Amino acid sequence: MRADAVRNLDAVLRTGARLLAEDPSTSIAAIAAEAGVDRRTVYRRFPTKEALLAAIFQAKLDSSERVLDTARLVEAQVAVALHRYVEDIIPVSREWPVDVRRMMRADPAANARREEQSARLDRFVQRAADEGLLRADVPVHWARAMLNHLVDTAAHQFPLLDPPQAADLIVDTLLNGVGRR
Amino acid sequence: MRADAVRNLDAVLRTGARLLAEDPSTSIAAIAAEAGVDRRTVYRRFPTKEALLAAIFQAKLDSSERVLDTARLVEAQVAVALHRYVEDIIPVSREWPVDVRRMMRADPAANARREEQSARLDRFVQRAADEGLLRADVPVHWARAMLNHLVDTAAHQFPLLDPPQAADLIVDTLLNGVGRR
DNA sequence: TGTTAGTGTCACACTGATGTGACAGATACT
DNA sequence: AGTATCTGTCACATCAGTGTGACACTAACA
Repeated sequence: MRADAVRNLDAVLRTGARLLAEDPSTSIAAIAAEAGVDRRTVYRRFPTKEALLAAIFQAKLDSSERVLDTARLVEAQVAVALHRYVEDIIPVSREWPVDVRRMMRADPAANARREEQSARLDRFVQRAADEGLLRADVPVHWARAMLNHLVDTAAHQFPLLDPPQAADLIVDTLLNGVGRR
Repeated sequence: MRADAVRNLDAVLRTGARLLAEDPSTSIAAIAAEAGVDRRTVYRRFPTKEALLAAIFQAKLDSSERVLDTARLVEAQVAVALHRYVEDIIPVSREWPVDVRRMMRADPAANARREEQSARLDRFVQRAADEGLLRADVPVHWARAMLNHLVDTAAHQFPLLDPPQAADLIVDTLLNGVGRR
């Protein structure tokens, strides 16, 4: 593949992720225009809109899978893995702001992959509970959901927070809350 | 207005909120069909799709405004007001699952109203911080975002949790986190 | 029971988005 | 510089959703 083609492809995917996150009904024409590319160029690479969406989802899934691997959720010490995961997943969430739950209906194949990644995190949080990092009187799924949302919040509502700061804040408030003790 | 008309109108608004929450690009025809009503009936009540969306947003805003009033965020004791607000806002979030941020682009008027309600909560959380309920080393906006997301999580990802239970869990984990101390 | 308000349905015009064909022109790589 | 690759553009067919008109029909309310 030629170098400019790679550039364009990349621009289309990222621009698509951004615009579709703002408005899921964004047209291909709008994405192409924003990416500085003709509409026809997008259609050459992706036969249908579904295919474009699928490619965007795959790109996000590729990034987050790398993060899950690097964090060593199974082998590493729980606190360390947690901090590392959070710190690394924030840039991914920022680069690919597209809503993951949306792919559920749009692309069953990608959704299966997403669920598998989600299950890895489930197991990690379960392990954190087993090893006594988490309170026993709170559902594990609740802690899991909280982790997800704290990451999303830091990534998108606090764009000025750099990943290490964000990770500190997230882990701290996840474990200790925001109340004065 | 005739009684059956009221029923139909109500069904359209609720069905619309539900379907649009799942898929923001749901057509009027789909909403009408799901509500057991002809497409033409919807158009008689709402001249345009925008108008239907606006009505749905207004319905949600009406409900949540009542909750904000009842919670007495300014006068009541902070802990009491917090618990009451959370307990009452959960059913509202469940009945009107439509995404509030989406109305930002769709309906500027409704958005202004939403921001005003949001500001009331901002002030309440600020007051909670001032009165020492919240840690001083965490941004107030962070606590605010956390509150929002915990409510959403309890409302939609834990549909079996009844409002009082949910309120206990939310307030507890908001203030104390999910970590063993 | 009669009147009125409200609904369902066939039909139609219009708009915007999707997807395709063909071809000339530009750009990257050797 | 030459070649294969990639892109922009005019044009077109298609489809789904929006919004409207007219008319017969049904259900609520007095």
